[in-house]
Amino acid sequence: MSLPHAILTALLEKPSSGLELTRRFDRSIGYFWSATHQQIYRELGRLEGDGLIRTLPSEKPARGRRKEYEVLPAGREELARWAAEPQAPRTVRDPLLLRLRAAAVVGGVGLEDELRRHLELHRAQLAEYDAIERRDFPPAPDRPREDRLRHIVLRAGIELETFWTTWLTGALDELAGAPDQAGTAP
Amino acid sequence: MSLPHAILTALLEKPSSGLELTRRFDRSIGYFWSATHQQIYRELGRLEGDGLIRTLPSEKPARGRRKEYEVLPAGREELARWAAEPQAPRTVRDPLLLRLRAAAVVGGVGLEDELRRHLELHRAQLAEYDAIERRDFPPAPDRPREDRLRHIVLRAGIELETFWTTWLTGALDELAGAPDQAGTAP
DNA sequence: AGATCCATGTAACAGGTTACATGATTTA
DNA sequence: TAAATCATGTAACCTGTTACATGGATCT
Repeated sequence: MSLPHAILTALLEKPSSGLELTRRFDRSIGYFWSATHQQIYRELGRLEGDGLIRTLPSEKPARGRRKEYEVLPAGREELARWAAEPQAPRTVRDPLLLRLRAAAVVGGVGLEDELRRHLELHRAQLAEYDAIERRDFPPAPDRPREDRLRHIVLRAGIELETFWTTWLTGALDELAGAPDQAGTAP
Repeated sequence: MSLPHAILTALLEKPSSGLELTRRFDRSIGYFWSATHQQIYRELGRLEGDGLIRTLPSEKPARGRRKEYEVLPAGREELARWAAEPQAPRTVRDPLLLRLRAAAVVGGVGLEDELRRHLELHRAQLAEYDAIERRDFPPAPDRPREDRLRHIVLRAGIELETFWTTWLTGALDELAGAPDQAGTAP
């Protein structure tokens, strides 16, 4: 149950229309919680129905007409409640790891190419995060707590991408010495 | 679409009943692809219907009776096809990161305790992985490719848990110098 | 008037979660 | 024989994905 809270966070940072939210979920927020416009519109409807957000009264609402939302006090309270609530860490569920394990059983042809492709993608993402860090968080003493929190989240992204690049590099090295023999399993 | 392939991999490693699979999804395979018994039984039914697996002919199948499954040639082919197929890297979707970002907006009370709790959980998981590595992959030259692949997957688990522990430690350090001021945002 | 965006939706489906139901086997 | 445990399932619901539909504004 995180999408509604992701939307509340985004709307508190800045009141927005559905399409603007969708764009923001392709960038900053989307770096750790992605969502499509269909999900977002569905959830905006629910949040409004639950009295956690409302549309800014501007023009008459109609199908093709822009609607801007803002968070109501009840929405802010719900977000604070959720953020403080104890939750279990997310269990890992990664198809790439599963595919490596499958390759150990059925023999992986073309697997190394796929690992190289992922390595390039993760390198590119890491470069993007590094640029954001240089731009938004230059070295400075005594930052306000909000900025520290945002920086900590960005650091998670940077360190995660660093993990992937070093791990993939190591995996390719390790496999370089072992020729593929497809279908050796019983 | 990974659960069926996780099950095919597990069944190729060792033919099993639904409950045995469930137990294995709480350990080894579950470390990177978790699933409940309800999901597993539903998927076993589909895989059998699609002719990718079959029940070992032993006793008459009935409601409370154990059924053991094995993979058919078509299932092995499907798994090999899927494992070789190019796929996009999994996008990050982590509630903890979202909660930190929310805390930057609504002020996080009790957040540090939650970070400490997660740190302990990740430390414990890391210790477990380290023990498995010592037991199953002691230093040795020239391992077969299958073993290398399995070791690479375990390394991913180890390095991921290492990332979480170092990142959480750093986050707690960083926050130690910034007192909480709930509700400072507009 | 038609093409092209901008913007908000609908519908159908697949996958994951939670709660509950039921039969078979072992053990106190 | 009752309880506990092993084992397989059903049902309802929620989230996420994919494909498609529709209205409004702008530009040529």
